[in-house]
Amino acid sequence: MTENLENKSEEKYFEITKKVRGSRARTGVIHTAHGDVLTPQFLPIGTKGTIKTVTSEEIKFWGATMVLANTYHLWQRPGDALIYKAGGLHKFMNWKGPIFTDSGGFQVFSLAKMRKVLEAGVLFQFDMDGKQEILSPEKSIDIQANLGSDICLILDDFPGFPFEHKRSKESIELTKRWAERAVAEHKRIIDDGDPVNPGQKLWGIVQGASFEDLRKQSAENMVELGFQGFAIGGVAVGEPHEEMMKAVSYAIPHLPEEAPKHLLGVGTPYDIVQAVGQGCDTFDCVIPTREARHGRLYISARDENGKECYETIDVRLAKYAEDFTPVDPTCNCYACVNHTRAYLNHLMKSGENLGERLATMHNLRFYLNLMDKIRTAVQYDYFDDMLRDFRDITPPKGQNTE
RNA sequence: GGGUCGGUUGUGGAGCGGUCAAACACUGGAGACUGUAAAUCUCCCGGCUUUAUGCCUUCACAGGUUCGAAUCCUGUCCGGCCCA
Repeated sequence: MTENLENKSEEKYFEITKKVRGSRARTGVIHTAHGDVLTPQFLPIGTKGTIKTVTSEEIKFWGATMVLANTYHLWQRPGDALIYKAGGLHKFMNWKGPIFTDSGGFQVFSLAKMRKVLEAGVLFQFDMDGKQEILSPEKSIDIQANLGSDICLILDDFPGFPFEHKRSKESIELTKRWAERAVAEHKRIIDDGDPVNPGQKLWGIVQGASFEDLRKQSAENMVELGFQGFAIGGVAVGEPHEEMMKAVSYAIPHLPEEAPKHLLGVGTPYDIVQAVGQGCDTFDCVIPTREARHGRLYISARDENGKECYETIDVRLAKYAEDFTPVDPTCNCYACVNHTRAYLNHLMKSGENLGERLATMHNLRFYLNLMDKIRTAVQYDYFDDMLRDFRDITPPKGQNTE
């Protein structure tokens, strides 16, 4: 590991390996202390230190290179001190590749009913025992340092949809003040502390909803603080696809081209391809894993012109009970190679865990395959076609796809 | 043969004189899900329709008592258990 770090000390943190003419899409490599990440890349979500239902070995085998874990949840249980004792999150969960940690900022949003945003940080009230705790920008960094992730995020604040300029402006200002504190704390730990992962990098987060002036201001705020990577947040909170793309397009031009950019919480396969076209490099989203557990599977498809697209099926539906074909005949995942839709339908209806496992492995395989296709398309100069044609062609509800 | 407890919507199982198409659970059907309070949540599940504070039909079957019965009484049929 040390050797690698020394060998790479000359390399840039992020290298762009190919750019698409006439678009911001590119391929690249992020060098982390736990290996390289080819971009564009999708990060499976392992909030509590596990990609639900599957093992680290399995997702590695299916092609994942970096996973996302969550500060808030691991702070609660089992506690960052325990994970520190275990030697860091990589060892604790036996994931040898890079780990990206969210700061807990999303919980500021999603747990709105049980928290209060203060200048000092976020006051959370836990329903378990009623105790209250403040997650401050510094505390979030401390926890992430104990986890030893390769990329950690500043604690941020953002409102939900519908977007309001006034509220969004307040959130980028608060996020900026929190960011300054986070940067100081991260520097203190890396310089003077005993971090689990000395190579950990702190990324900033751009907020500002879909307001052009706010995205620009927020991006500039973050750039001033000297981050090596940036996340775009505050999207995928219920807004239409177009609003999301506006938010992204307003932020990207004000961030350094040579910096890696992560789009937080996005998204559908369509969202991802479009966002790559806007210059986003990495993504994370619960869709493939959560929807798999709920029976929705992503499968490749062709549109009326034979262009590559995708659709979704809900294997729990009665119409799949006697469908003895693979989930996706073109997919090489374990589920598709070995099992049928009818079997998955049965497992799901029976509440058997294997159904969720097979579905999860399939959807992750679909997403990771998609990222591979995107990188290939960029490399071989046909990403424009993909950007134009790739979309969800799932038939309207109630119609039979057979 | 005697006694006893029961027979309610696919199943289990509430209700025990009116506010009952009938709780609740399961099963079944459909929908949702975007930095995971999510192996979760929502809706439908006797029939009909203009899907509704709507109409019809209903609580093993047949009678009866009551202004009014799934609820009380009598008989019949069918189950469980106990005694012969």
